[in-house]
Amino acid sequence: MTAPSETIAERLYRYFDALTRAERQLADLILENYPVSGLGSITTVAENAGVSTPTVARMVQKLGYTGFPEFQAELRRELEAKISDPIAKRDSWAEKAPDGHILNRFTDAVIGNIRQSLAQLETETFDQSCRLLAAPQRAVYIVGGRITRALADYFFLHMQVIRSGVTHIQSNSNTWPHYLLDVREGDVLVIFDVRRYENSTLKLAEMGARQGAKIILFTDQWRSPVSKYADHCLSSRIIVPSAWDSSVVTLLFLETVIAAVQELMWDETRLRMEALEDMFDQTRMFRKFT
Amino acid sequence: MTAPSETIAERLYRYFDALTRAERQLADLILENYPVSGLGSITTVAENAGVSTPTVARMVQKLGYTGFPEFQAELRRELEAKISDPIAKRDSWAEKAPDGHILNRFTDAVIGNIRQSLAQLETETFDQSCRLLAAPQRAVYIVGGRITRALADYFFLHMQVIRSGVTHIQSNSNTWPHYLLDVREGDVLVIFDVRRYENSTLKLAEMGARQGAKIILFTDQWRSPVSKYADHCLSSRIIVPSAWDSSVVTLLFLETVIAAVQELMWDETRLRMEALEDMFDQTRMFRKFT
DNA sequence: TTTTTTTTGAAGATATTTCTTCACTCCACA
DNA sequence: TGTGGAGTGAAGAAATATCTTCAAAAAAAA
Repeated sequence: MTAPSETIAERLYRYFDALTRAERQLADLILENYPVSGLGSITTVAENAGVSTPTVARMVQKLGYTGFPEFQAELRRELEAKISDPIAKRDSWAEKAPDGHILNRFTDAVIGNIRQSLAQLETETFDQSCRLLAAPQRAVYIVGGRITRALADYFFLHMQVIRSGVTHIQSNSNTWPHYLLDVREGDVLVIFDVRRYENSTLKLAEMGARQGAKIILFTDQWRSPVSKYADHCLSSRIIVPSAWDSSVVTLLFLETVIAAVQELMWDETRLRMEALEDMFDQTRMFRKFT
Repeated sequence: MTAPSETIAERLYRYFDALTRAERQLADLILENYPVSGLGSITTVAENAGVSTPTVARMVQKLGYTGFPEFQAELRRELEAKISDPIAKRDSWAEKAPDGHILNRFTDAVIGNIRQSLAQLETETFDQSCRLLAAPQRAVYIVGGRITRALADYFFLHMQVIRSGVTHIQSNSNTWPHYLLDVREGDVLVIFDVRRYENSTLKLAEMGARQGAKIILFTDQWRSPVSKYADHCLSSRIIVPSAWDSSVVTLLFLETVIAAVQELMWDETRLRMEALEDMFDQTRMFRKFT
């Protein structure tokens, strides 16, 4: 009848490639809050996923069930097993990996980093940084270091779409002075500097500060020396079980800033965003409405 | 309408004395494997409890619901709350920020993404990817897309230190064919492709596969079409309350891969890292302490 | 571009579930 | 041993859910 060893979630992933766009959208919903979101009536499930009931019926048949009721019965059986399992363990992230696996250890550390970094962050620091970045009359300069250049680049890519007047000062460039010529009082300098802190970055911060630039610094928990020039400093914990430091929390901050600035600038950004929407439309992954 | 603070279980206990014999029998069943046993059709529930359907209908009305469907909907809501991850449901991450602040909403979403992405990841996929990347005789080629180029760059920066034979194929380059000339059977092609998926990336994957390259794909939950050529596919959830998608989970995977490969290759890597430290010392590029 | 194939949801047909009615059973009490 | 009220479930009515069909829309191919 049904393979007892394979969960519906696994089956969904296995068949994912064979599913159509609407069906993937549905599969996504079911997996998102698994398995509860699959428990309503076929109508409810379809509505929540934004697809039609025939799509639901078709998909469960593709998955090998004779119909929606059978599919749902299987879902309930799974749920029952999951609920009644005394060792319902949430202590490991990758459930399929052994306990001491690097995936679990690493993720543990990252979650801890996120929690601690956020607990320390002052909301005002964050909000004010966003406001600075959302001021259209202020030019924005972004600069990273050896490793952080990837983060700087990521930030630049997004800000460039959101607003005008954004410049990425390439880290290896010896043309810094040229860029700095253009920096005016009140412009915003976004600096990335984590250990090991770079001398050239410090110099740049100093010069920028002297020109009257507002400095927003993304750094680690020990804070780069740049912080003495910085108006706002967002520091992230970066320790993980690795020979390298983690940039996950910094990226999280970065993305949150992007989301917030986007929202603040919505009026000015709308046209730019509509162009972006068009681009998303081209993915044809999602229907435009509902 | 329904008291949100009281669970159905509590309500059952509270009304228990007012219930008749058949109704108690039913209540017992529902409480026995709560709340899953209440999720079938009214007929199923009645049968399992050994009572008739009218008994079920009468009891839920005694409990204050307009009918069985409403009762069941409430049961599902409870279940949802119970199932969803307690860690993800932390009240607030940035404790100093108000509840609905973007910092908290964003972080909630990211934690959820991490949890779900890891739950779905097969350990074998991860381990085998790491082993491929840690094989010194295999050259490694890394390629990103419009947004993911920053991630590709980040990965490249680290892998370059860890081992030799690593190449970053710049995404905007029209020299792809040149790089592909060098790709030999068994080499590793690391591809980043999240929505919107890029045609050029797909082409590259196809060509690489034809040359016999092993393909490791970092993609999103919907999986880039590249996945049909990929030997290993690491997919991350990327949805956040933002006009943009999140790369946090992908970065987490990336860093974990880096940590694992580093460990696997430690013998070869140690010398490289020491040499690198020496070079940095000589250039005085970094501040020596703190 | 145009043509062909695939995918999709509206609408209706069918099946199932849910609810209501009502006759029967059970039990307390006279 | 009767009597009445509460409890119960069989059976059918009403409401929903599920499935199927088919034409339009979208994607892929030519």
